[in-house]
Amino acid sequence: MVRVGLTPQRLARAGAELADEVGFDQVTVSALARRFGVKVASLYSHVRSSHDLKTRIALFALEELADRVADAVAGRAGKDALAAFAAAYRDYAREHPGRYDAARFRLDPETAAAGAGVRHSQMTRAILRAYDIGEPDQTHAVRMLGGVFHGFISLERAGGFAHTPVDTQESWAWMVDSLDVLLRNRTTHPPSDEAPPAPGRPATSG
Amino acid sequence: MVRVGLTPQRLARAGAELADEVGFDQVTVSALARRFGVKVASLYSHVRSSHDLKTRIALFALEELADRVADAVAGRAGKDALAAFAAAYRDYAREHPGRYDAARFRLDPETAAAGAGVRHSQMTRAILRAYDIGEPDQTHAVRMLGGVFHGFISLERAGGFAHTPVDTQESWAWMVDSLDVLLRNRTTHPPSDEAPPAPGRPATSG
DNA sequence: TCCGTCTACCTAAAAGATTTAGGCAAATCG
DNA sequence: CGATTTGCCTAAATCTTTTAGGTAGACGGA
Repeated sequence: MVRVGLTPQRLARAGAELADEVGFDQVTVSALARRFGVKVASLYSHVRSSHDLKTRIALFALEELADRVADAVAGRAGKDALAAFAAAYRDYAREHPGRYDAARFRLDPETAAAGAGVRHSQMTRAILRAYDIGEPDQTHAVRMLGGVFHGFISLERAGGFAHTPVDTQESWAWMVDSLDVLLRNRTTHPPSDEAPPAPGRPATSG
Repeated sequence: MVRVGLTPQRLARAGAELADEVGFDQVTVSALARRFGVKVASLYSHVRSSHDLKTRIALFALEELADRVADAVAGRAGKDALAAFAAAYRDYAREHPGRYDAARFRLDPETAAAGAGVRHSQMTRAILRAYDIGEPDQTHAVRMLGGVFHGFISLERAGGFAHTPVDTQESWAWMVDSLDVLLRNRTTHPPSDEAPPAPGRPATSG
């Protein structure tokens, strides 16, 4: 009876690796026990349930992703930061598809609030600092950026773009460009020498 | 032995209702059999597997959603159509959360291609017609719109916006406004009397 | 109306996942 | 070195998935 040294943290990390290999929805307590060479019941000393295990994997992935994004945007600002921010998300999804799915696991609100979700929105706000967007527009922009990157990646991975010959990377770059322009046009105090608001800017917000 | 009259179609529809009630990931062949008052094995005469059942529910939801969107945008153009298009997606997700999740079920490429996914991208292209955007920008825009609406809805439902007091509906309206401006600035042949391209438009695409 | 065929639903059963209860041995700490 | 804690165990109940094969009701043809 050799002790393997299971902990909730190790289970979450191993679960993340398993998710990358076989898909997040194929991650089960049984499969994880097999991977550690222990009996299924042993894992229930460390996680409360299958749902608890998935939650831990999700939190692990969110944390890891936040670290990556933080690294990517460090020392950058403006469009440069926006592009690095976007690339960090997309690269993570490509390198770790299972973990990315895990990061999208539906968490109950208080669990989500306690996790790295807050870091993600703070980093998004940091990106927006260069664009000088006041509230409540800043919050709107945070939500849009979160949505647009996640949504694009999600649809891309679901094969939703496969039927058209246009390169996905080009679409991504086009989108980042467009968002940069959009955000510059939402600036609360536009600089006089560059990027004044577009004439078409609606008057509904701000 | 009363015959209930099971068909793959009825199972898909009932599965969709079940998904709305208990969540798409709680939809199982067993649960659906209970709902019909028949034995589990009976359902396997109509669907090949649990995965097959979920695929059918997904296709059903995609079709229904496409119908709704088509209805919503009929007779509209420009920003009016864009807003109606966006609202149709969001309303569907609010009214039928389980079906909306089903519509995001990962389908293998050929199944997706045979389903209503094509209608969705065609309708998106129809929205863009008013903005007069040429290829490949049109494809980029289709992908961005698909991504942004899906992503926003997905994050909203995951509770990702709950920690900020700003009204989600306002953010949604702000986003639709912004996208309208963005698309007008991407016009290939700008009209002379309104909405010229923003000065900040990058030269990378087109 | 009776018969043959089809098929919708059945019973039975195997295999795997989830979860709980209780036990033994290894690690740890005085 | 002994007591306690803890990590992994066996055992067992419940549930889901899936297959194999059976029965009875529906339906068309004579």
